[in-house]
Amino acid sequence: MARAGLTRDRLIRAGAELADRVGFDQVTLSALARQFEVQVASLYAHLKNSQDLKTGIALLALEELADRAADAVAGRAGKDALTALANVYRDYAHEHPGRYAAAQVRLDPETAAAGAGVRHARMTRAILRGYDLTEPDQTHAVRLLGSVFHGYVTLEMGGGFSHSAPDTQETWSRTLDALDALLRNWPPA
Amino acid sequence: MARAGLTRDRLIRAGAELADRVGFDQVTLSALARQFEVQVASLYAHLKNSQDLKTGIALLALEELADRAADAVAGRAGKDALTALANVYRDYAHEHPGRYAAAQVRLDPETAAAGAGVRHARMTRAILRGYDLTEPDQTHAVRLLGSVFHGYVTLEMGGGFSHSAPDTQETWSRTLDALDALLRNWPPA
DNA sequence: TAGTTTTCCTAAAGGTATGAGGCAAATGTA
DNA sequence: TACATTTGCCTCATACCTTTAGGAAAACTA
Repeated sequence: MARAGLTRDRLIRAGAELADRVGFDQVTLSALARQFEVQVASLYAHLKNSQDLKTGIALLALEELADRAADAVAGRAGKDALTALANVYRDYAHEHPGRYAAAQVRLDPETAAAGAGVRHARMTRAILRGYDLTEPDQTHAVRLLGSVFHGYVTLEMGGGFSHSAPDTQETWSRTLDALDALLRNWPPA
Repeated sequence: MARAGLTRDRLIRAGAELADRVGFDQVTLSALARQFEVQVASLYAHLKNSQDLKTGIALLALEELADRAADAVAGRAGKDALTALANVYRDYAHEHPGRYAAAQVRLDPETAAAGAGVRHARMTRAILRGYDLTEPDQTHAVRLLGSVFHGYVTLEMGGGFSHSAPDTQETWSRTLDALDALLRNWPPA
């Protein structure tokens, strides 16, 4: 019997594509096994279990996102950088909804620390260099930006804005204007 | 055989409590049947299927949340109202993590329209009466507020802010200060 | 009290996850 | 090239969750 050439890496990538195609919660070892024309139990040689696959996809997504983000903010500053970073998240979520959903799974602290999560925080902080914020306001602002990016994308994709008089693209750019204005005029404690 | 007194309503409430206790994704018909000491198949007399239970919990959560929100904003205006509404979401999510997770499930349009979703949008809009915004900026602002509330709560509960130098309570109140300032100084298009 | 409806049951089939143990293909060694 | 070892995938077995179909007993209704 010819070998399918399974690899942890190939499985996780295939899982990510599957997630984008059918939704992250539909990603199952069975579906993956079907795709490779292999018995489900065979996957256990490469993956600890179903959870392992899911965190693998999550870490992959975080990595890809961080790579894109690093590209986007390089050589930009101020509102330019803010917009670029924000668009990275939004575009990625639209292009890869399954991966984006995966990136939201709760990871245990060590896994999270080992992953690309810290890179994200660092890049958001880098953007704030173009604005005049000192600690602890900088941290507050990092968290606010993270909340807006994540919250907006989630609601937009979940259909929360669907009954849409002004289209969401318009709201998105006005939101970025607003955030820029806010960061330039951060209220004192 | 004594009857268990099953009801669609009781089942959904029990499901909501179960969700808060063990997590929304662990809510299963089997677990619910065990709790009522009843065969799983018996539940199908009251629930269409597993999905039906989940959307039921989601609608319940949206309803409860809207009730609390309505209470909170009544008789308040401006930043006072903004803070009260924001705290409703955050507190509810902390008190009822399973229900809050349920409230995020994607509902098909008719179900969503029949539910309390519209009340939420209306209340957010009501808050903006205390600020000087006209359409379409008002809609943009509604969406921004929704994004921040939802995004912040999700990230906070998901441990995204865990490595916490300034504690999250501090960030939360500074975030509300910032939003208030932003709404008072909304940048022109 | 007889009939109807409602509520719960048993039985059965199908999908997913996971573990134990086995054969065969690929790779290393003489 | 022959043999040994490792590794990749398989079969078998178990267990849980979901869903459908049909039956019996309780509760309501007339």
